Amino acid sequence: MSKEKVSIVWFRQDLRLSDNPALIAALQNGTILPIYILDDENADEWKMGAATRVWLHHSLIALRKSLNGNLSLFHGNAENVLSNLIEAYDIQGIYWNRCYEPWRIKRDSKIKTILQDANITVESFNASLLWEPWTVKKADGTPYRVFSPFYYKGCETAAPPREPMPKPEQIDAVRATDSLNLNDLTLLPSTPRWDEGMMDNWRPGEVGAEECLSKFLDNGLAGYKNGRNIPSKRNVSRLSPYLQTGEISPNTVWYRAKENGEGPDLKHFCSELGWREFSYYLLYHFPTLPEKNHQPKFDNFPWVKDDNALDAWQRGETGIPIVDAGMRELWQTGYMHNRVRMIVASFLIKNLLIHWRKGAEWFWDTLIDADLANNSASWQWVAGSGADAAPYFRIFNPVSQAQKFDPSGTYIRKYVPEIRDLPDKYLFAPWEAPATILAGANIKLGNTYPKPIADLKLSRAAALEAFQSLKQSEA
DNA sequence: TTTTGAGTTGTTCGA
DNA sequence: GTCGAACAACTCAAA
Repeated sequence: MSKEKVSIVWFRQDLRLSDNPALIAALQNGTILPIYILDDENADEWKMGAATRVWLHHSLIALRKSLNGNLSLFHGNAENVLSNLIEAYDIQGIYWNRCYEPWRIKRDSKIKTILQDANITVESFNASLLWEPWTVKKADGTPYRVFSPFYYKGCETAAPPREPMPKPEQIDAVRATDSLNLNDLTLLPSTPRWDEGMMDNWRPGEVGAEECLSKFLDNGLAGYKNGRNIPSKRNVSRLSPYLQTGEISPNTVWYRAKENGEGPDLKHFCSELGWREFSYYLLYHFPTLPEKNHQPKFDNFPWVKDDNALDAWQRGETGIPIVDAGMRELWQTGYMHNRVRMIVASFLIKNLLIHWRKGAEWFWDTLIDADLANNSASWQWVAGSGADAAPYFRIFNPVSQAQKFDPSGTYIRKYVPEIRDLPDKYLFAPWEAPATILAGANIKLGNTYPKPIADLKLSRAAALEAFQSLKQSEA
């Protein structure tokens, strides 16, 4: 019996049928064998986090459904999985869209070489970036280190992004007989089932991504520039988990936004997509970004090791309401509003003086939109160790940030209900409230709600001093 | 070639 | 109460 002729479409971070160049290329050969491989063997220390796995579980259900059940699942070393499939089928070609994490680039390059040496057609495509990192360079040929020239000169004025491709009208697909069942991938937690309820406000998958985009274009984009800073408003797109899994392409988002928006709101939103590009660009050109300080002088920074403080930060028990609200939103929903991400990160790094990697690792495990490029670049940006980084003296005051961006306390009261009866005047800094006010709101500081674990004024001064020491150690 | 000015997201202090 | 200055050092590109 002759082997069945198929082309493999290897889905990775492109879990969609629309605007999928690898899928379209494979379909030109006829029948396809769509596969997903959970490859924890090649992944380095940044193997997929727990919350992202939950999202992926639901994404794979959606993708499988859109392929009429014809999605084959595997767990293990991708190299071995592919070589087994090559044994079992008459392979017309293997097609995938590129990934950019260092370990995936390394793995994919190796696999590509092996396949080509075996005379198997293998093609890769760009499906998750508006501009390929290696195409954007300064005049002298070296990579940009500052966002504005990167985006406005290197990207925006250089070449328009590829326009989205349509969803294929017909897909002739088969499923491998040795495919695992979804539950075999054990992407969901066992006990406790902390994922239950987490997905209530999300609909993973391509259809959910489209819904999310439409909702944003209809309700969020107008007023985005200012509204995006207010965590109780819904001006942010909330597309990050969909972009991370590739359930929607940045190209689709880019062009749909251009069709539906205008002025400063549109410009600002597109530049946020530009920041995502910049993160990937940095990770590509500086692959140690997740581990090492982009600016080596930070290697001498006097970080503090304080597991109790780190633990309080993770649990949302720091006694600083806006910080606790953000950390609890993260824990409960797997998501945190961008403005609040900056506030909690600044607090960890600049008030507690805890290494940015501790924060990056926690976000990696708990965010449903965990993305190595965005996570690494953004944490280093807040720390000041990154490219185009925040000036060292830009230390957020979590009280004034909350007053400015959550003025009515809606967000804080939602996630820190034990202090919700405090009047606005004291909501942002309960430790300053008179005893009678605290009693009236049924709060016992240090009991029903923690006393602040850091003195904001003193810790700010300590941080400035620590940064000062960098300058001296340099000399 | 050298100079110059600007650079995602801030805060504090003193006039 | 408002406002400007100060808080590094470095990157980038236009002048």
